[in-house]
Amino acid sequence: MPVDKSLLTGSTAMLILKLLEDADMYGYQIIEDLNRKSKNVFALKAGTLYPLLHSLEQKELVAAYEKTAGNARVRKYYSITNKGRNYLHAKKEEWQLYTSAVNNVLGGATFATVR
Amino acid sequence: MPVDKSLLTGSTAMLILKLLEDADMYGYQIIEDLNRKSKNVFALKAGTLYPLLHSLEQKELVAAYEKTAGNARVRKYYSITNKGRNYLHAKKEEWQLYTSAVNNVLGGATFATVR
DNA sequence: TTGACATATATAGACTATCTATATATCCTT
DNA sequence: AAGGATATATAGATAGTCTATATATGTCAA
Repeated sequence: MPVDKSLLTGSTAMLILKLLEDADMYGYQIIEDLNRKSKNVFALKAGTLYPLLHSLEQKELVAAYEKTAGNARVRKYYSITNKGRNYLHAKKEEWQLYTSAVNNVLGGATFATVR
Repeated sequence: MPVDKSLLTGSTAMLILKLLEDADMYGYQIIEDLNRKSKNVFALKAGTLYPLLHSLEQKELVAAYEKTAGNARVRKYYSITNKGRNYLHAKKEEWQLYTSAVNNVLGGATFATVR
């Protein structure tokens, strides 16, 4: 079965959900954390993240709430929902399927085929 | 350094160039070979491939020639250029960088950071 | 206290890769 | 003769990300 076509370009949502699986986070924090953890391989832009968070919220994969920490300004925190967890696990499987297929082609080896 | 943003969605060109690195092929053959080698993980569509081959040709990453094999109809074969080989090798490095970064986030581990 | 910069969220418009749909033509098999 | 696989091609739609811009707050140094 072919993977979702949007996987290639759609891995950003998966990464965000993964971060939220470990802890609730606000937008700006996600950008920094992702940049840091990937040594800037992911240079996620604010203009990419915020609309994406909104769409994840609409799909009920995440839920938002506002919170003020200490004397800082109000931040919008996101938490992953059960629906989001299920989605994340499905996407992780797709990701593994996809990357192993790519590596297979790149490595020059072919899958063992049953005739 | 961030990888080319189009990597996520742009791995198709890399896969095609990899196939052409091993042997000259014509379009339809590429579709079948890619489907077969990936067990249909890549369900590359004709409407995706042909425009892509044209753009690769324009960028001089591949070169095209016509050939008739046996009593078959004329087919348009593509061969990789030196420029294409260089591009392929660069893309493979980006691919490895990108996937290891994704796996790192998914695995929950962080990169060792030097301060 | 003023200015500069980092923090924090948001939207509009553009770009690009892929998809679907459609078109055309040839070859092979029944 | 007809149908299906082979083979190439283009137009239009969709979707994810980017750039650019906007706004506002907190912090720090001059």
